Amino acid sequence: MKTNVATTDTKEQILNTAERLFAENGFAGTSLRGVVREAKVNIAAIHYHFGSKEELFIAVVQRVAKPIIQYQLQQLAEYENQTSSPSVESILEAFFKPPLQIIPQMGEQGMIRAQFLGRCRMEPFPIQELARLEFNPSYQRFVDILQRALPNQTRSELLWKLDLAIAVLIRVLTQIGQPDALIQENSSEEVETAIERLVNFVAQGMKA
Amino acid sequence: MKTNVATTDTKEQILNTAERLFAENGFAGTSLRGVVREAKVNIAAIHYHFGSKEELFIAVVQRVAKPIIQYQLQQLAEYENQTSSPSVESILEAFFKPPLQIIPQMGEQGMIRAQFLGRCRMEPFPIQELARLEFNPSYQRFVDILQRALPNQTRSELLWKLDLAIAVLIRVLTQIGQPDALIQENSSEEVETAIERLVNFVAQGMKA
DNA sequence: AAACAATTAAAACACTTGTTTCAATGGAAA
DNA sequence: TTTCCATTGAAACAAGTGTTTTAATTGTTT
Repeated sequence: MKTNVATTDTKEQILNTAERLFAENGFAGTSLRGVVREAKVNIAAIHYHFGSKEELFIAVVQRVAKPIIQYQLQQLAEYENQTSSPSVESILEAFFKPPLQIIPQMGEQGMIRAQFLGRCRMEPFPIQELARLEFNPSYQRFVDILQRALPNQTRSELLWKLDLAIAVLIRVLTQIGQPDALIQENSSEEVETAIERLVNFVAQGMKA
Repeated sequence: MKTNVATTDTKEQILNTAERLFAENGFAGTSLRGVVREAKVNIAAIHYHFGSKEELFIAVVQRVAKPIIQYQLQQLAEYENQTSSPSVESILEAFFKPPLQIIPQMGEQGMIRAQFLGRCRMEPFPIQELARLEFNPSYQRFVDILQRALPNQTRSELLWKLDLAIAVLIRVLTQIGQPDALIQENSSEEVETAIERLVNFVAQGMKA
């Protein structure tokens, strides 16, 4: 067997470039030849390592989702051990923190990841569904916790409210750096204050 | 000159089909050959009447935006004549009503229009920019009115808050009919109550 | 009826798309 | 050193892309 140094190099080059181009141009607007050109790999490498364009997209989604969901579930685990229900604000903070804090931690690549996260939700079917499946388990857990914090609201009420909360989060992510955006600069400090403002903005409507 | 009955027939057939396919598959995911196939017109008709794929998209955007903006500005005109500033709730209602009320008024085509409105905002650059330019004038006016209603908030604060309010509106539009969505059925009654809930949800965060 | 101009139809153009094929390459195992 | 196999490179495939061209068609006007 060949040493897999080159292998992971090629795979990661493809994943990095694909994440960026998918983020910028969407699934349909991204061509595999564009990916291999900028990743400096052969076109056959994509099908060898991933199988197809769609499977490449799934691989990118999974790589992006993994650390976020892991972080989210870890936050939740702390709450679920407590007998008293946490506040709506702290639940939302646990939900927003992971995707937002990852951005400044990744430096330059962070902006691309933020764009990609937003792009996932905006893809036409059936592409969008691939991402939804990945994030759904974590999503369901948060609905349950919210139900405990807001027992006088119906579940369907909570469902569309959390869905709108995610829409807000996604918008904040995709607008990073744009003029008049909530997050102007990709720094830890600004993201911290943004989380605070975001939680405050959404929590009001959540409780109403 | 040929009688323009057939002409407007062809143009409208193209616009209707393009609106639907753009809504379903996005700009990059929609092919002109798919449009002419379903519209039952010749491929040359698109370039004859519109010039290019991008100009066809712009034509659809303008047709969609026109009645919404007209309705929005009409709502605003009533407020601007008053000396006292209207409440945040009524401003948001004036903003949300036009795009939402159009949906049930259009019947079956309404769902498609809702999808298209959302798709516009989600398109990769530079396509998304074409839609933004169309809606921007109305948007600016609403920021001004909001500034009068909330004088103790900075303008940049209002800018990202209204931007997030639009993100919420867009999500509601694209989710119509989906399970757990705010609007389940495309009826005037349900849209009315949805507007109420939506205004309530956003107004809280807006004032906070 | 003839000339005109707007519209449509069919074909071609040049290029890109995702995918497959198959031979060349090069490090690991025998 | 030779065998082996994962990986890569280059080429080809069949289908689809937006756009242009040219001729036919159509109703209106002279």
